[in-house]
Amino acid sequence: MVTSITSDAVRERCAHCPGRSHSICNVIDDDDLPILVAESARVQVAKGRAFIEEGAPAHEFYVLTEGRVKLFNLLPDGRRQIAGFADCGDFLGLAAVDHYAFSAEAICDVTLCRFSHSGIERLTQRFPHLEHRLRDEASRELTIMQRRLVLLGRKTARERLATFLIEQSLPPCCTASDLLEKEEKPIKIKLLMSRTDIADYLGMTIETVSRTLGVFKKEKLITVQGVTAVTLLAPQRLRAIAEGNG
Amino acid sequence: MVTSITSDAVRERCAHCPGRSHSICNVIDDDDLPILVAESARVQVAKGRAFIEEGAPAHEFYVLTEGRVKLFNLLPDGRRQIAGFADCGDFLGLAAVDHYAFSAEAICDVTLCRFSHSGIERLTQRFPHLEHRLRDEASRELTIMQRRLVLLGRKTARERLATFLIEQSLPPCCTASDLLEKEEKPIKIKLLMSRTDIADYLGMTIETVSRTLGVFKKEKLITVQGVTAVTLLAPQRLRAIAEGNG
DNA sequence: TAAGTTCCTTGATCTAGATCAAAAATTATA
DNA sequence: TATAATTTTTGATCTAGATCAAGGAACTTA
Repeated sequence: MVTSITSDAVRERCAHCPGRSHSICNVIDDDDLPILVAESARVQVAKGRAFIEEGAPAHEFYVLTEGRVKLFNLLPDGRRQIAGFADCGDFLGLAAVDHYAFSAEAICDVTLCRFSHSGIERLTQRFPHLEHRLRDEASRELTIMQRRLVLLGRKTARERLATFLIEQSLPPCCTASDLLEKEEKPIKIKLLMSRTDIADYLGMTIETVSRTLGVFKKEKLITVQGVTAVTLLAPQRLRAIAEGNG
Repeated sequence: MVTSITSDAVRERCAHCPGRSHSICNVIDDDDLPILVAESARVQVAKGRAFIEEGAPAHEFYVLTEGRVKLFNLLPDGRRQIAGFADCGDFLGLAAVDHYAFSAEAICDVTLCRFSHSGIERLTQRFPHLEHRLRDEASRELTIMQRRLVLLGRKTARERLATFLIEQSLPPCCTASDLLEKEEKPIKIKLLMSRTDIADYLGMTIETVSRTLGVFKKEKLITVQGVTAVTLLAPQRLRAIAEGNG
């Protein structure tokens, strides 16, 4: 019985999907999930593998359901700019007209739901508010981009790294300084990417990243355990630096 | 007779609108324009006036119908990053979640069509493909943003300015290197913004902009008549520099 | 557990582009 | 048309961050 197979797929695919709640799928009722699943394919990508290639014809969208991905652009001589890191639930592929404007590579083993453009077309026909949700997603991304331009165009290394640390300390979806706590209680974060990735994200070199972290340590703004574990000792102070009041 | 008043408004507002053909309005049939007009208000903004304020609650969208606008962000100490220059037909306001992520200021006297979010809501309800058109607009903007990140994060002053000149030499809508002509015939362009604006757009200082133009002159890559008129003597060569093959 | 990789940090030096300063060109005003 | 204000160019100097070059840590793999 086809229906039961489909709902099995849904149970498997969506029921425990950690992205479900804040991905675009959150505008689809549970009852309608089979329709969504029918238009999507689960894809696994191994750590280090690219699955979107800048300049390639854009025929697909992706919802990241497990793992982490970096989005980037390359110059012919290898200079790299990382546009962002995608987390669980993030939607990939909007930055494309006919061709992808970026490449995407798995930072760790990754699971995705792949939707063809035509599939999404059918879905938006059926669920008009999905189209609105996609626009919303794009607006959210544009907002983030806007802040990144300021960071790359006008901020100092110190300000960039402070921005990055604060950004990493915020819960995934709340991109802005929504939850601005006044108190200076330490925040523990885990840096889930290499120094090279951080440097390419912030438009600087690994040496400057390392040195600036060193400065923050000396100023008792942070503490570093090993390489990836960082404790923000004075988040408000860091936030001030990030905004340019250093 | 109400209908006739409305169609008068349309005749006046849309019939000769230079933005009509490539703005979002191009998905609305001429016959339906009165509905569009009913949801919009014509706004005039004087040169130098800001009409969108970063951080202000976002309740409106704008279609630029006449003139030129700069979109920017400020840091508290006055450092400025210009995200882009909007031309006739451009749609403004997508980079906002609840609050605008940018400020917008008229470079010259400007005319806009203002739509409230709720008005657009009603229009997308009535014309579902308008919603798709808005997403498309957002995708286009995201594509541009992606390239800007590379420029600001990884390109040299020389590369930035070459990119800018090439960009300015392309017709308004064709953002990419769509029309890549192989021949090296000179292209005349007019820079419609001040050196300060160019600098803030490219993430550099006016002095570096000026000096780099000087270098290009010496290298016979360009010729400058007065301050605003520039002739690209070797567009292909400039394009190569822009891409990082300088 | 050791040896090889790879990644990160730290130090020394260099340089692209910023800053500071002033002259030249352009635009505005009277 | 002269003069003042503004904008742009050019020059001299400085510096934030890049580059070059070793050491150390931290993972791999055998």
